[in-house]
Order: sequence, then structure tokens, then C-alpha cells
Amino acid sequence: MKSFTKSECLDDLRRRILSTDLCPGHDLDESGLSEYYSMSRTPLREVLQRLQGEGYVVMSENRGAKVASMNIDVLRTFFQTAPMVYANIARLACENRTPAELDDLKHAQINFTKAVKSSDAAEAALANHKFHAIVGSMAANTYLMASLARLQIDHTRMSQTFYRPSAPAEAMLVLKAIEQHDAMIAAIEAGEGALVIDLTLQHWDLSRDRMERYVRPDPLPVDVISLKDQRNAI
Amino acid sequence: MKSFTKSECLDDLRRRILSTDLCPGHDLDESGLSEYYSMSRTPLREVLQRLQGEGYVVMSENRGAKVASMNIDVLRTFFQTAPMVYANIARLACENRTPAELDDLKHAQINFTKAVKSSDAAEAALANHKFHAIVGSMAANTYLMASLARLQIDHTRMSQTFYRPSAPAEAMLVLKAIEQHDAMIAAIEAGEGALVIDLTLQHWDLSRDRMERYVRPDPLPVDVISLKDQRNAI
DNA sequence: TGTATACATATTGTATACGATTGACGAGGC
DNA sequence: GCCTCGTCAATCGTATACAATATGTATACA
Repeated sequence: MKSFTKSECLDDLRRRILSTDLCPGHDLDESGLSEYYSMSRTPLREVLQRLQGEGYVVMSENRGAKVASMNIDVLRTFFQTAPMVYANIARLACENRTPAELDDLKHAQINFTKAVKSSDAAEAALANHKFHAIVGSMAANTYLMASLARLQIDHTRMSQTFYRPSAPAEAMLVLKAIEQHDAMIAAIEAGEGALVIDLTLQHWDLSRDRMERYVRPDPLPVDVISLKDQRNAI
Repeated sequence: MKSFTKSECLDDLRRRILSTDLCPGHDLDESGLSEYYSMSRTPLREVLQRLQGEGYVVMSENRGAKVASMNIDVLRTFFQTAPMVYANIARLACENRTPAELDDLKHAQINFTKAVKSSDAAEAALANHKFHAIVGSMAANTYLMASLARLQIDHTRMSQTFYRPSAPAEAMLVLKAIEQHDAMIAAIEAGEGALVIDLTLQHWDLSRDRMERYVRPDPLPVDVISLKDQRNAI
């Protein structure tokens, strides 16, 4: 069994949450995870605390950590806020991008394209996450980055279905997303702020239309229909 | 010596950082703090991790935690971002405020006024922080709240000087801030979005003009002029 | 005198053990 | 039969001990 360092554990948990391998609302058991990552509970708890800070998990006193849920009212604010933040991030990225970051972005786009072509849905969603995270770091704005990071958590989780094309028409949309990324890279490199804002909003619209059809609340906790109640019902 | 619970410790550290009692860049020693709060290092480390997540401190591997610094380029993005976030938060607060939150806000305003009248600079800055944090929670938007919280950290630290009026003209400005808060409360209660945005931006301008005069980089670490170098200089 | 290296010290990171809290189940009283 | 209370298991929270790492200092050498 592989042994994990603390930062590997952090990355892996992020990845598992973003790919909904650990689905929203899922209960995170400290002992179980510490065994899984073959480290003691102390560093694992610190990892969970950090994930809480980043908005991946929520923790309650004496009741452990759970994967952050996506209920209907956070989704409302999600659709309300995302375009503004994404657009502003894109504009700032135009102004502040460095050559090294541009290289990173192009590299991320290659990975994204690869993942899409290989029909690996989870990988594609994560590659897309990475792409936009790099745009975020280009903006060099800690404050907006805080919003972006949280938006991306929910965005990536919702978009899982997006990269699982079940019909040819939907596969076309994903290819369109790839083209939009390319156009965004070019606009950022050229420093064309107005253009990149426009491209970003188009990109958002594409993503949103798909997501809105898949929005649904968390599954009910199993406790509600616990054995006891079932027995009573019989 | 008072004994602290974990959440008291969290609050106290936040307070000390916001009031610049622990100034930007200050090194946070785990053993020292755990002794100060009379708890063991394990929970204290978790507190620090959380503070890192919230942007109060930065931690580096094997080198401990430091109070988040305020260098010149984060300040640039601060002034760039704050008006947009504050204005949007205010608008959303208008739409989503609950009666209970309105009560909280009025109460916070009373505390703020009291602190200002009693010339307690640190307390006034903290009360102002609380006031705007409540407006933030009224907005009911997790994503923007993440930005706001980080903006407020730096805003409150910078505005320490604001509430330490050295000249009558400056005292007048603080009184004006109180009036603006009252106007904002009324506008939020009435649900007048356009008005509250306008008031918020005016409030921001007042604060900004004062802050910009006090912006300065972090003090050099004391090590630079260590005893050794001083001896060499003699 | 300046630099490099090795050792000493201080501080951080991790594991384990123990105490505290929560939630579930079952016995007893109403 | 239903509710209340007490016990029990499971899980979380904290303290302490120890290992790993970084920093400071002294010494040797160019």
C-alpha cells in the first residue's frame, strides 16, 4: 500500500472531492482516512482543517468532517456570482500574466484536450479545474482568488456530467469548450482584456446551460429512513 | 492565568491580528502560544491551520506560522478589489437580509458608536469589522463572503490609524463614518439596493483616503540589524 | 579574514495513549 | 405500549513523548 506525505494526502483528498469520488455530504472518518493514507490521526486532522479553510469540507464540533454539500441555495448564489468573478479574473489575468504562467496555461490546455479525447470524465473535469485555476493565479489578486477557488470547487463537481458525453451533440459542446480555451489563451497572451471577458462569458454560458439541467439537492441522509423507522412502518 | 477554550483561542488570535497587536509578518511560535493559551500544541496547531485557511496567517513547511503580511502589491490589489466586492455585498444584503440580522446590525452599530466615543481605537476598528461582517452575512453568498473576509482582514489592520484621531478634522471623519453606517442600515432595511451601493461606495471613499496615507511596507525583520551586526558597526 | 563544515540547540512534525462527548440500544417505570 | 434514564460502543479532542528538520555557533582551513 502506497504511503502518502501530508501534501499528497491533501491533493488526493481535493481530487477525490472534486471528482465526486467522495460525494457532497459524505462523512469523513478520521481513523479510516488515517489508515487509508497510512499516517496518524494528528496530521490527518490538520489536513482536514485546511480543507475546511479552503471550503472543501465542513467540520462540526465533536461530529467530525463532511464533504461540503451543494444544496439548492448555495447553487443559486453560485450561478449569481460566477460570471462576475470569472470575468474579472480573466480581465486581471490579461494585465498581470507572466510568460511562465502562460506556458503553464498552454500545458494545462494540452492535458485538458488529452483527457477529453480519451473520454476520461473525471480527469477532464480536473484538467479544466487546473486550467481555470492557472488563469486565477495570473490575475494575481488574493481576494478574488478566494472567491474563485470556492466557485471552482462547486463548478468542477457539477461539471462532472459535462465531460461524460452521452449524445453526439453534447460531445460537440465539449469540443467547443476546447476551442474557447484556445481563444482565451490567445486573448490573454495578447492582453486583449475586453475580448477575454467576452470569451469567458461565452465559456460560462456553455457550461451553465449544461449544469443547470443536472442540478439537484443532496441525497437524503440514510438515517431518516433508518432501520428503526422501517421496522415501525412494517 | 485564564484558561482558553479552542474557539476562544481562535477568536483571541483573530482579534490580536486584526488589532495589529500581532503585527503583519510577526512570527508565531507554537510552544509560546500553547503556553500563553494554556493548551497543548496539538489543538493550537489546528487553530493556526484554520487561521491560515482564513488568511490571517501563512504557514510554511518546517518553518512555522507567521501573521499574514501586507506588502505593497497585495495593497494594490486591495484597493483594486474592495469597492467591487463591498458594493456587490451591500446590494445582496438588501435583497436577502433577515430581521434577526438587521437587529444584529443595529446592535453592532451601537457598539461601534460606543467604541468611537470612548476613543478606543482598536475596539472601534474591531466593531467596524463586525459591522461589515454582518452586512456580509446578510448577503448570504458564500463565494463573495470568502473575498470579503480576506479584504476585511487587511482593511481592519490598515484602519487602526483611522480611529486614532489626532486632529479635530479627522475626528469629524469618524463621526461621518457613523452617520454613513446609520444611512446604510436604513437603506438595507428599506431594501433600496441602488442607494445602499451608493452609500457603500461613499463609505469606502472616506476610508480609502485615510488609509492610502498610512500604507507602508512591513517593517524589516529585526534579525537584519541583529546584535552581531550592531557589534560589527561599533 | 572569509568561508565551509560539523556539531549543538531550538522548533516543528508525527505517533500513540488517554479522556471527553455523542448517539444507540435496552431496561425499567409510568 | 410509550417515554425516560442509564449503560455501552464508537468517535472525536487533547496531552505527551519522540523523531525529523532547520537554524545558530564554533572551529578548522584556505
